[in-house]
Amino acid sequence: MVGRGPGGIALPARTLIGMGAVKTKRMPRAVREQQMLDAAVRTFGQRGYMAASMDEIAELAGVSKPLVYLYLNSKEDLFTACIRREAAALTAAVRAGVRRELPADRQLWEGLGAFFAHTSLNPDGWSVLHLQARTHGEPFASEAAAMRAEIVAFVTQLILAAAREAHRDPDFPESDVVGLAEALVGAAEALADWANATPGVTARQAAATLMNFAWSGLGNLMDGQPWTPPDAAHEASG
Amino acid sequence: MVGRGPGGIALPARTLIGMGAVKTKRMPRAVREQQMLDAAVRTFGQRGYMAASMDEIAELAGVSKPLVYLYLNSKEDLFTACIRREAAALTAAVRAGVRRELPADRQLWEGLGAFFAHTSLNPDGWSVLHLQARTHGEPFASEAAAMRAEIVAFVTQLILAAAREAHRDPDFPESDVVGLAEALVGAAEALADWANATPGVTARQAAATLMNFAWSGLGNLMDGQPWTPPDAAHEASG
Amino acid sequence: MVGRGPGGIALPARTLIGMGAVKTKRMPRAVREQQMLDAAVRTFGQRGYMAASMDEIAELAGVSKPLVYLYLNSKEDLFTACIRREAAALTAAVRAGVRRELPADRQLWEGLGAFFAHTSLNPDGWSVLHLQARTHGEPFASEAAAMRAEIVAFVTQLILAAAREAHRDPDFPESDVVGLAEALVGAAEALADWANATPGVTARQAAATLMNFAWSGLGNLMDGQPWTPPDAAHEASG
Amino acid sequence: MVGRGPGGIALPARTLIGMGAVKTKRMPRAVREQQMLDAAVRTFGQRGYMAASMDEIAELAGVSKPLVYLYLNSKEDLFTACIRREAAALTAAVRAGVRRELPADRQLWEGLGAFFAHTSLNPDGWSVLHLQARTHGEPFASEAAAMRAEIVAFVTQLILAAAREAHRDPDFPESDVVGLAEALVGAAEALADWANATPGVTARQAAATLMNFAWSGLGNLMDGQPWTPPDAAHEASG
DNA sequence: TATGAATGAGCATTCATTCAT
DNA sequence: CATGAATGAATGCTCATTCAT
Repeated sequence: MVGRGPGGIALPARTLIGMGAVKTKRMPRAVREQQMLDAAVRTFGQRGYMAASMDEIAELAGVSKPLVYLYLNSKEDLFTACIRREAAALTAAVRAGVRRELPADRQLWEGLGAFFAHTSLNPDGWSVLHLQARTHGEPFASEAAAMRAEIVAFVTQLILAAAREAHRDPDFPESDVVGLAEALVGAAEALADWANATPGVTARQAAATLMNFAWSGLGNLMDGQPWTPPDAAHEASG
Repeated sequence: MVGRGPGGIALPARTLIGMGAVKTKRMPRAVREQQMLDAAVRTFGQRGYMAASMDEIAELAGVSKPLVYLYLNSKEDLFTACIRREAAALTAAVRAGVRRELPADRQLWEGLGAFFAHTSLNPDGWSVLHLQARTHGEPFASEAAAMRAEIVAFVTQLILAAAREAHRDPDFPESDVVGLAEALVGAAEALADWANATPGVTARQAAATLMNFAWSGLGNLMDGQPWTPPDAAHEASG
Repeated sequence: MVGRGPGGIALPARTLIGMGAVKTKRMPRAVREQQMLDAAVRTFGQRGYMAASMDEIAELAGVSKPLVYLYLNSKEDLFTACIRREAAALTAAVRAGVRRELPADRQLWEGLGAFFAHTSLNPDGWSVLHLQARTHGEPFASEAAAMRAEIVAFVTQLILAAAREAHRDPDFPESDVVGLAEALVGAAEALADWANATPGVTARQAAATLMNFAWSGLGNLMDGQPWTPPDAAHEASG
Repeated sequence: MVGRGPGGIALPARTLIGMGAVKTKRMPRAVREQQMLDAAVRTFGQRGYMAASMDEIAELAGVSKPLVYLYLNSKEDLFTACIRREAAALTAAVRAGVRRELPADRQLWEGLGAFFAHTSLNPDGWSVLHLQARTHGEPFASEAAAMRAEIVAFVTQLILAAAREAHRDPDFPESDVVGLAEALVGAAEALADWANATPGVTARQAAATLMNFAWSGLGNLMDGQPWTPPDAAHEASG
């Protein structure tokens, strides 16, 4: 047992999903580095940090191992670089998906949509961030925790904004709001895994499910008052 | 970087938290096996599956390495046994904490309390189930997924029961209910990590936060209608 | 270029002088350790510390590489163990050759004889001590320096004893005596290399040459008053 | 453990004592070669032949690695060139310090002074000649041996000259004289290391110690008849 | 003349696993 | 029941050396 897909799909021992870079010689350093990071994210994401070998990463990147070391320094540094790149990509995707001038619930809806879309299109990157980085100790865990903290902070602000928009000061302390944000983010992470592993569940559906859950609460759902996603057609025109 | 605590805390290279078994000779097989599993859970939980060495596990268990192989067969089998034992312990703890005759929301409240209490008292087991098993591919991921599926199913039933109690058929399909349960379980997992990592947050507080989030929803919270945990005094007497 | 004999004799790339241990299975640890040290001294002595590979040492010792690591820990530790063993062997040989009840010059004569005999019979050990340990930095150099300091101290005492025996306090400070001892030891080291590299020069001749040089001085030699080695026949009877 | 000073002083991993060449473009080949040899001697002397990397040498020389290969061909050739240059420098320094018209003991005195002065001013070169070249096999050992043989031959001639000056044919064969010369040179080498490692011992003191040892012999020293260094003032004027 | 880009080959080290007793 | 002795197979990393420009 060694190889594994993002959600735990067993792989034939030495085959990674996705095609390797075509062997092209003499590229400028910056280009080669990106190729290496691509290969590394795919390998770390599918095999796991420890099971991934520098040999395999180099081969997938279409370069020799010494070049990987020359540019990325060590397995640890390479993994850290992967985490940072994927974290930046994910937060950028979420940020790009959110229009800050909208009401809080709409911002959350858009952010969730962008989040589920991104994780579904980048399963290896998501595995690196959500599974590998958290599982293999320092300094990786902190790196991933930093990104997560950023997202939690964003969600915390959103909740507070929603309270303001409802013309109420929430009568619970801000530290409780952080707990709510943690719960929301955790639910989103779980739904991302669920949506990716369940055929027929789209990013949009996952986002809707979570908005219902978070905004209305199960109790209200029971009372027949689900939260309603805004109409996409209106959105595009407005 | 190698050693790691549950949440990624770096450890001095060869020291595990918790004391090793006292070296006693000639124990019945069942006892020896439990000692080995204790040692293995601690080691896998703190160092990670791959970084844990059979040498260290054997030493911590106070037996020789061949004996570990004699009883548990291989590293893979040993890890699988750990996952199964910890999964059984966790579900048993939750089950034991829930009185099935209560209304659904009360059952959820009790189950969450038991869950947070158990994870907080068994950080290594929780690390094995929540981090290690999911990160290191098949057959481990399926093993952990099975336990999780059980919990999700339980929560799903709880949600449906709540609907029945409210004398309503929810007007959304059951597959959506699974999504809600996934979200709730994911939120619980995240809050378990958060509570364990945040001094001053108790299992009870985490459970209350999540009940508010899940039952009332953020929208209702904003409207000043938080879900209220039942009074513990009444509970004991009633 | 890689292989080399004690004094720099080129070797066919993968052949060490001396036969390898016959492959015998299941030896007690202490025995295997000595075999490993034998192999290591031969390999380090002939190829040099850095050019020696753990693979070659293991093969020459007739064991697998992991066993070498299990017993000796690392290349550095293995080399240190070699230095210590050879240093102990050399000083023991010199001590065993000296009768402390004799006059100082006789003690020096005997010590030199033992020294030259030992280095000539243990060229690899001598190479380890005199060349390899001094050339490859800390902590090896200190290890070899400690042994050398012991010998220098012994010679220093001999010189002071000679002065006392001549009923004179030397009119130069003790620090000067250390310089003389350093010079004498350096001369002995050079003569050991010279005798080993020059066919027809025996340990006894080397010792005689050095006694003449050290005890009479070139000036006296010019005046026809060499120091005379004691008659070996007398020595044995007396 | 990798970096090391001449006598085995450990160095912080990538810092060589002495400043690197300023990066200037388009130098004539001869100049560039000398810069490279300077860098190489420093690196080989401080890190050792094997631990020295061509990368570090090139960087210290302020040129690219291919240029080093273009000019010096290979690591082996580069090291050989270093040995030759340093050997030539050392013998030249000794020759320049000796006035051949003086009596033999005065020539020896002057030669030793020049030798100790040179080694003390060129610790890296001395390390290359005395430690590195002898320790790393052929063809380096022969290269260093050739220089040493030259010096031994010079000292041999000096001893024979002293005999002639004393109007005596020494009644021992010339091969014995070579042994005496070997001893003297070995003593000088040891004293060079000792003087460089011992604060407060000057080249002049080392030379005096060795002249006493060699010319008078310990026996005569005991009898209170040391060899006396000529008065420095006279020397300068005469 | 000079260099950025690239690699084949090797090395120290570790680990899961198995005999022989 | 229990273990001391032993290893095949990898893996991270480095280095001397060479193209292509």
